Amino acid sequence: MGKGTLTRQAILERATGLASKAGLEGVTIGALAAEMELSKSGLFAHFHSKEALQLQVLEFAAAQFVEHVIRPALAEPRGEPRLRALFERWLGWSQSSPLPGGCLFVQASVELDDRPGSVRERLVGIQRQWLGVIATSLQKGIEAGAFHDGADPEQFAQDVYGVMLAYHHASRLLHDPRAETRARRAFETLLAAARAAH
Amino acid sequence: MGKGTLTRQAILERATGLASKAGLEGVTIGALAAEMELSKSGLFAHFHSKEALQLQVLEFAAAQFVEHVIRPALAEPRGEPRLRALFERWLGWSQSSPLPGGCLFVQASVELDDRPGSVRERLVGIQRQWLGVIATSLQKGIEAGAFHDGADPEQFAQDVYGVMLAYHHASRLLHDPRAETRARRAFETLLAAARAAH
DNA sequence: GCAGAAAACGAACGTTCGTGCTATTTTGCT
DNA sequence: AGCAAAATAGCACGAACGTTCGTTTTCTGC
Repeated sequence: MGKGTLTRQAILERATGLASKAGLEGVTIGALAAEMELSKSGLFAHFHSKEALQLQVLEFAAAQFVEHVIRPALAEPRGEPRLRALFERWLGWSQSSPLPGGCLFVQASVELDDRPGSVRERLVGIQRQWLGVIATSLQKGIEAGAFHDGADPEQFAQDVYGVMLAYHHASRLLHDPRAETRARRAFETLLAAARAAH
Repeated sequence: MGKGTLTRQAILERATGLASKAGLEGVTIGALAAEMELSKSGLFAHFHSKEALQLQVLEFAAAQFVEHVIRPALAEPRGEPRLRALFERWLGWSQSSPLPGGCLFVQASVELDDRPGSVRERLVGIQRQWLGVIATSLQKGIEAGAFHDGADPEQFAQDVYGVMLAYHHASRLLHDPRAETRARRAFETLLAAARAAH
């Protein structure tokens, strides 16, 4: 790996943290260059536009998410263990130190929800994939007999996302110390509702 | 009402819509002035800083929310009718035409969750109040015997907020046409879980 | 309808934004 | 060690940002 690729990777890592606090638009070339102790133009040369930088930040974060949340959780056995692993790792992700401002995707989702363009489109793709992973995980559990037939995977996915977003809101904005406990309880209730009668 | 107060009110109305799309930081003096067909300085004179403008936008939106969501819902009888009214009007609020970018408070919550200052503090107050209204409404329902004793008002409030946020995400970002139906179903499930065994 | 007050304007300020250039330095290879 | 290529720096640009100022227009009360 050449030096160029190396610096670019380091920039993206820093940019991801910055974006979690200030949003993708808040990842300003000047601020990022100052943090990296690089000149504005030197940093800018790595990407060729701000839009490209934003796209790469999104790509970087998505790869991290797959690495730290999805992949290890998919190693768990189907049914409740896998769903619990997804949820727990998701919680951990949004609290992880490289994301001082909370989950980058939450920030980006609100920021881009009515700002058309390639960045928004990529984010939509990522989010759809993630919701798909949740829904599929439930579906596989249904097929394995762990959850009852009436359980609706897409409803479940949206519901779990809601639990996460409410946690994010109560925790990051309101600083409510009970937010995490409530999030876990809400998730357990969702699981229980899907559980097959034995 | 003097002319000054009148224009300021008109500005705040427009600013609220703008903020729902671009966030409170995105309510730029220049853009707002252009929309109002006013000079930058003429508009600026009404408020004396951008921070004051943001605070007044928040105040204006909160008053609207009380007027269109909370007050009419509290006129409904305690128990399920009141909670349903709160939820339905909340849904309507985030789709209402003066908020082309969705719920202003959702946007502001994510934007300000790690930006200290008076604007953030005011938002926290507003959000706590709103969660309090939801929790209290369930509590009154418990006391009236409509919900069972084990129901946790604060858990319920966070859960309902989650339903709303997930709806916002699925609807505004993903343009999922089933988002609203799922939100209603999720809310009904929450209600059912709290309902007293007859 | 006139005087005084209130409201709106136009121009300018210092910064910061993203983005081009053209040097200069640093790297990697032979 | 030397040389081409890659990486970084320096500087400038036009635009937009919030804010200030002095002037001009528009209201309002007598």
